[in-house]
Amino acid sequence: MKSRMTIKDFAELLGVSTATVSRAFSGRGRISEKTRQTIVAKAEEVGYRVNIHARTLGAGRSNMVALFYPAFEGDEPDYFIGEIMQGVSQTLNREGRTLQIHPVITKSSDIERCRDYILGGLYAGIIVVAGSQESKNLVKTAKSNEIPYVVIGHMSGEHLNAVTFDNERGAELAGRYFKATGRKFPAYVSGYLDKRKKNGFQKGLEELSEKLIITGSGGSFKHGALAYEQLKREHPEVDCVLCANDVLAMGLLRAATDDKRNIPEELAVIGFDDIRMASYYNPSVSSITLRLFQIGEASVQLLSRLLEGEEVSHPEQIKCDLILRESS
Amino acid sequence: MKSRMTIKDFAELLGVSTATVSRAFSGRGRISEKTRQTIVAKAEEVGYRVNIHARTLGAGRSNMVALFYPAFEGDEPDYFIGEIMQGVSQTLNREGRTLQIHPVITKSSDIERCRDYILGGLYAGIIVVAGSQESKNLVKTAKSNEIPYVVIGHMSGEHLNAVTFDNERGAELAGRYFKATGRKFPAYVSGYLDKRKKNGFQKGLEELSEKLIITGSGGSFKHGALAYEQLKREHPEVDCVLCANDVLAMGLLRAATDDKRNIPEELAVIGFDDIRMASYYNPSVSSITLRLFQIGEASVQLLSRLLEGEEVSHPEQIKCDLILRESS
DNA sequence: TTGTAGGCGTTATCAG
DNA sequence: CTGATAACGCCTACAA
Repeated sequence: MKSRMTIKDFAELLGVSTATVSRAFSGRGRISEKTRQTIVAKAEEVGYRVNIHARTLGAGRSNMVALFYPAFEGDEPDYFIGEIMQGVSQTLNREGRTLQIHPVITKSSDIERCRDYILGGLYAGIIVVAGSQESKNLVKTAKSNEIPYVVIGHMSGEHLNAVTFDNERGAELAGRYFKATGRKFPAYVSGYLDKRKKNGFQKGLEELSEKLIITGSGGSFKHGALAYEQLKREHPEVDCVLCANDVLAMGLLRAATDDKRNIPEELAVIGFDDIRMASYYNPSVSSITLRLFQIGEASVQLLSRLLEGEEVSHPEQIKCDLILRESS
Repeated sequence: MKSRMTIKDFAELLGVSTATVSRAFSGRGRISEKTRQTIVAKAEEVGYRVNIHARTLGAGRSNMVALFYPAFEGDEPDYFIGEIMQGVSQTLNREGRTLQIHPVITKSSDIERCRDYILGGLYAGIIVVAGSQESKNLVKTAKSNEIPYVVIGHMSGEHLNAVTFDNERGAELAGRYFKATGRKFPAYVSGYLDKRKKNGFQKGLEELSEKLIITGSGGSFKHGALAYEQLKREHPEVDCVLCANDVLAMGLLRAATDDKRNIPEELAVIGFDDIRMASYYNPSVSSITLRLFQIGEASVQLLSRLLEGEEVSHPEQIKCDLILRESS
């Protein structure tokens, strides 16, 4: 990188002090509108820019925010995170802050690096998506060092500064719907561990839950197709399925339609998360909407309040709803 | 944030100089393995971490990398970028380099801030996805300030440090395939402006291109469905379609299957990009694969070479291929 | 191998 | 409203 002009050079060039230049850009301290404009204009002309690292060091505060999320193995794109990220990113931009995304792979080397950054003062605050031991550790790190943080999802002990969604109730809606529409033999295809969904589903199914079949061993499209094959083989009577996520539901639907099953007459399927693709799929996938974009948005807003020193007394609950489409 | 221990406090605590502590963490300068281990262990114990901003300022070099990409209006998730980002992210992690992803939306309102960051010395280097005037401006900024950069895609004047894919040839493959399989009435559904695809398609179609219908006004699922309706109304003879991206193809396919059209007998459809969902869709979508993940990977590797001062003499070309699936 | 001390580019305090 | 100047926390010649 070409060595750039510093505040000192620039101030000399203008014949003012560095303090004045600083005021012109920081928006802090008193400065006459006229000199400010002169300075800004001249900066534009000669190409002076404030050095971010020096500014952060001098001011003692950063304006970057990081998003940490658990990444699973495999090359399947993470649609869930992708849509949350969109909400986070757009909201942050609106607020004039800068986002850094950190997928936290489940390797200890990665998490140490994340810690280095968090504790190294890189961020004003962090947003952590719950779901792994690593997420939990990151939050613990933030908390014990009094770094503002927001949790997305459920994490034990994090009841306040969190953006949550009621998975359990969402799944319950699915159960109730299956029961109300006269289904008799329900199944649940789990993704990665999440007891809440299963519990809610059982609650909604009421007495039907006695016959609930539980299967599943992963969260991908392929796992969905496998689940269909297994159900067909071992429990052909199953007539309705709740899947732990939408991609899983698509995989299952795909296998079922290939098998000439009538959807939803013979088999009703509901997914989870309501990613955008759920509405595009063929058949379109009924789903429990988590309003992922809104979750991202809310987490940034919550963090902003924290950053401004506000006390937050209760979590932000995003409402779950059952969106009915062709698959059920 | 709790005010944290500085190198000075920590050095005093250990009874060594700050220089020694610095050496223990930076990996630069000579230091006995024994004292290094002692220092690292003690740091772990008392919770000392290097301040990132101070380090960067002192060392005069950053180790962050930013990924800039053009964002279009609307809340449609960007699958194209999402998959590239995955490649970028995983490669950065794998390299064990302390690099970070920094997705920034490049709308003109945001572009000044991007500039502030780039010129503010925040990054060691940047990766810019081509596709908008803003991307071009960002690259110009980087270039004129000698900041290492890599371009993903085609950008006029950027022939060297770029990771490119041959859109034109990819589209040509689609054209050739349609011709070879006896199609007679081709159509092209464009997304956002990209002449290269259309040109390649025409080349592959040979004499069929005289009858080529061109339509399209956007890149979303909805636009794909609209395109189908329009084609049906105005050019019912069309029997094969190339879409500028996969989501567009899905929208078109969805409208066509709802309309009881036999796919691919009556209408063959090929998409572009080969996002993961293309293989999941029903029917699965034939597509020109750009190997998005690999593009992300390659861009990081190229940037790494640049950062190490290596001269790069030619762009990294990622091969396009036609992946045949059910839709054609 | 380790210590000393000046410098990195801003911000913020305190006078003027 | 503006100017001097001491932090900010770390890196790195240069010395020892």
